[in-house]
Amino acid sequence: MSSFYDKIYEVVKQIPVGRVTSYGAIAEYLGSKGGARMVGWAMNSAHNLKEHIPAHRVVNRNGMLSGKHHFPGENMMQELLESEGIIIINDQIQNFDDVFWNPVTELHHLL
DNA sequence: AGCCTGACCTAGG
DNA sequence: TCCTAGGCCAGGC
Repeated sequence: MSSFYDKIYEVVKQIPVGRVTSYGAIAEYLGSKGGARMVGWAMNSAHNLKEHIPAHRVVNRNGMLSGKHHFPGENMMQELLESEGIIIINDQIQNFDDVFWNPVTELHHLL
């Protein structure tokens, strides 16, 4: 019920298909640079919601699928991303710079 | 109320 | 370049 989480979900839902962003970028956009860990925590609670949150489009700053282990199955997160055209090798997004979506520059006038 | 933890990030050695 | 430590904030026990 915390507005912080709601904002996180709002941002995550804005991520276009085939694009990804990072925990830190979302936290920075929300004004809590050190709150990157909270973004991951929010994702942990996200599956509890009825609403579909594309948590698979959120990775760490290095473009690595650090949260894949929290998805059902082995490569669920990777398969979801690959189905959107993202290239992943060894849990690492290859064209990360191309698909990276920065909420700070894309949503600067929203929320 | 206090302590531990976590899907992170940055800085210093 | 790899490894360690600290900060950050909310939730669970």
